[in-house]
Amino acid sequence: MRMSRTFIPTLREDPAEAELVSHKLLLRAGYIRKLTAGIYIYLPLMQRVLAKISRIVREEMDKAGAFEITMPVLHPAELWQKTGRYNDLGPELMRLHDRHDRPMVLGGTHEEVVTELVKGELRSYRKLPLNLYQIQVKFRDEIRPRFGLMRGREFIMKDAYSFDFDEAGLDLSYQKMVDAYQAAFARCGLDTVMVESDTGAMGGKSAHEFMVIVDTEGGEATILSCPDCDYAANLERAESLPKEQPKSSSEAPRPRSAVDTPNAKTIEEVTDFLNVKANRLVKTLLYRSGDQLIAALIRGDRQINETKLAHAAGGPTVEMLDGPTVEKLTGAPVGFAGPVGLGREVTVIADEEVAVMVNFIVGANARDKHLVDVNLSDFRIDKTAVIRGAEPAERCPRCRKGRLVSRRGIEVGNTFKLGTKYSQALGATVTDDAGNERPIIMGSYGIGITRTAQAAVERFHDERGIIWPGPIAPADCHLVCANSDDAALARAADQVYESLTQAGLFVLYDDRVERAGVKFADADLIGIPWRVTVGAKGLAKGTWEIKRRDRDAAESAPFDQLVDRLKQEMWP
RNA sequence: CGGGGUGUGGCGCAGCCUGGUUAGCGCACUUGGUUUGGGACCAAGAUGUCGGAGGUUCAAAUCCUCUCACCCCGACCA
Repeated sequence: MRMSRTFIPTLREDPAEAELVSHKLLLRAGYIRKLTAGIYIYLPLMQRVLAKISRIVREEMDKAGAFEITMPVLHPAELWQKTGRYNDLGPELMRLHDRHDRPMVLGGTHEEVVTELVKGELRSYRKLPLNLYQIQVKFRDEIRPRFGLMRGREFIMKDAYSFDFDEAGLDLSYQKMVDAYQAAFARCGLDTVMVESDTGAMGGKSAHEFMVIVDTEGGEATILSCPDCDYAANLERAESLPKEQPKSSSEAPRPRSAVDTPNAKTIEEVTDFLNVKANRLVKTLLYRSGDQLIAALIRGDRQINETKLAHAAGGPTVEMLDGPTVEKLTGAPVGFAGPVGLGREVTVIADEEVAVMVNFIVGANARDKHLVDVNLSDFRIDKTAVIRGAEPAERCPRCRKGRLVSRRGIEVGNTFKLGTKYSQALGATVTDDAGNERPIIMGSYGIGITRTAQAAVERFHDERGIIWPGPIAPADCHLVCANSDDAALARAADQVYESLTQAGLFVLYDDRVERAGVKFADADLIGIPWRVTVGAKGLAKGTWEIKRRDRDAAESAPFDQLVDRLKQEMWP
């Protein structure tokens, strides 16, 4: 690939539109260009990176016994109406109409289509298990696209769907995908952490995410993991053992009384005013889940986890009530809500920590008043659950020893045990050995191909540019002719290009008439793991220079040994 | 959708507050020359519906109204 001929528009300055390092670098190094918000063109270098990632993923999927197909991007809306997701997903699902005014959608994922396909063709349990996958463009009309390929509206994803007869089969299929994922990411040169995650809008009962750990702004999600065992979960899902039990649990209950707390609305204001610690308070947070009203009780020093609360409430999501609604419900401005005296129309869900507290402080449901020495007998709790968020340094819920540590990561893959949500809705059943119709048990498994590429850049770069892991780099070697205006040197470089190519390397050859400094700067920016420099001094001495992108030192190799040396370094 | 911000040559920006007649700078680009291992130098040159529409005014990149696009924060999410 001669740089003088191909299309690698590098930029000297950071584009104004980019915030993240990886986004800036992909633009600056000439990998991508934006067409419109959240939609990108992949330029020749990017195309090669994506092809390499896709190839690795494809090989691992094939090895795991999955079969590649290609499904349409445009789907009839009817299919999505049947599973209920046409309504559940909201405007993120891109809706449009064809010329006959028939409602259509752009596929953001393909559970509906693949289930519809299998429904017509799989009649017997004998045909199971089956796993079908594709590498395809997906479209999600994100509320707010950002970070380049990280949260684009159009992106490339590998999505696989497993079909099993029973739970045991699903477990097996799931494990195969997990193994394939770990192999695929490892082959891409990326360390990933597999974390437990929430199933969200996908439905289903169990899910994991594969995260690339980064220490930059690009870490979109926080994960908590245990250094002593293999427990890891994203923040939404993570659980923990509490750091300490509230001391109040050993006290004798006292009768409650009201105190004035003028303008003390926040936990901090109340603790300052009453001169107590936050863990003696109980926060009352008011939510709505569907048409159900919820009061969530949580210790003052804790954070609520809305995902857990939603699970406890039995709804898909919860939404905090706005100020006026809170006022109507409690008779007091926001900041003075409490559980005592709340009506039956409100479901009271208490965190398990609250359920052991004694003589605590709550809002009085009256302006500028709190109640002290409140006890569980003073009000009604409809349900007790873990609804607080786990925090770093708390103990691991699995091994009960390790202290959880917090890290940030980029999600590059996910796996869901879907169960029968889609097969039931679409009537995808097989006949069992007794002749009964049973819904197929499904799993779904995604890898963001474009996102993986950007995650690699976010993970591997320095101040000069990208440092690709070898297996997904757009080329094996970057050949720089230090002075392409020098005919003798240019001829020598052409020969090196020939012999490297002959040896089976894919070479990006900088044969442009540019100054050496420009070429080196572009080489660092583009980030190919190996650089070979053909220069005048070397020509005189009979050596060419070899340099790794991730190291400062360069070394020289005699002409006739160059190819072997490189091959040996690259594939030892 | 709420809050904030930006649209001026391919890219990055200044000019706008305080309207004024040829709209400027750096980079990139073209031509010629010198230079040639870490983003060269000299000379000459090309490139603008100042996001769009309407309005105010003798006069609008600049003021007003509407509109579109993009970016950042939030809700959402792979």
